[in-house]
Amino acid sequence: RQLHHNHLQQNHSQQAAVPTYKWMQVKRNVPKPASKATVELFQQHHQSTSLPIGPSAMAGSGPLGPLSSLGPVLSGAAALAAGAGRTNFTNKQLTELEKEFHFNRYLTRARRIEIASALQLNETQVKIWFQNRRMKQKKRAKEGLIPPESVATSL
Amino acid sequence: VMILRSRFLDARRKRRNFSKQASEILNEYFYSHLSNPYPSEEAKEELARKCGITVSQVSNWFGNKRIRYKKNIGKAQEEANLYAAKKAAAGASPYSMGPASQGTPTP
DNA sequence: CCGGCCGATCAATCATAGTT
DNA sequence: TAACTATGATTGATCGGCCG
Repeated sequence: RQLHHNHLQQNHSQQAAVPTYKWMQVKRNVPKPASKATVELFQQHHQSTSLPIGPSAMAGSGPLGPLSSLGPVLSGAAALAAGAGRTNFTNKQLTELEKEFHFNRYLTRARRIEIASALQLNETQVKIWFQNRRMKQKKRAKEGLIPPESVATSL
Repeated sequence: VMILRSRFLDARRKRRNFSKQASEILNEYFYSHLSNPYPSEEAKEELARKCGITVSQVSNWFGNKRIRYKKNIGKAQEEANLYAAKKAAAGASPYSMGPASQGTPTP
């Protein structure tokens, strides 16, 4: 990989009309489509069917509660390190993440670790998920006109 | 991952292609700024207004356009480029100017 | 100096609309 | 009507900048 700062700086193509600017050559690191075999193996190995994740312990009073399965802090990390480009989150994972997000839009380091372990994901993946989720909400708020995401939903 | 993905992960259903006119405006901007097809937030807002779509849609359009343009290079792109270039040159092109565009990357 | 967040973007993919 | 292609949207992850 290499650095890249866009703006005009093209190639020398005799073709009069298609210069090939820098932005056209930007390549990101998204190696493999993910080695599913590996992922699946990891998955089923620790697929503790029921996620013992309690929506955290209410506003940080009773920090960490149920979380049990703690070992694999890197099943996802392993997959990612192995060159897994885009991880395919399972609905279970998405559901739990969504649940947690509804609870807290931001994660504490501790909570992040809990979630990551419980869902067999990377701490980074969880972090990024929340980041993207926040951006998504913001975007929907701007357009869809559904800004605050009424937490209580007292309709 | 197989059959379970259409619960809340798909709001993209029922999309509508943009009007011919909107596509024309977007393409004109894109090709007249081929050196740097990254419209500013303000430009996106204006394009959105002219095209009758949202800013997000404008962003999506440029995102897709850039990626798909790269996926070819030397295909219909050349043709499309010429088409747009000629059109822009022909006149009535409010996007003739730009921050750092101009098809004259003189080194 | 380091890690998290933001804003924008990338890149792959999904699902549908439009063509053939 | 089926097969194929064009295209808008979604999303996990990256890039560069900013901040504590």
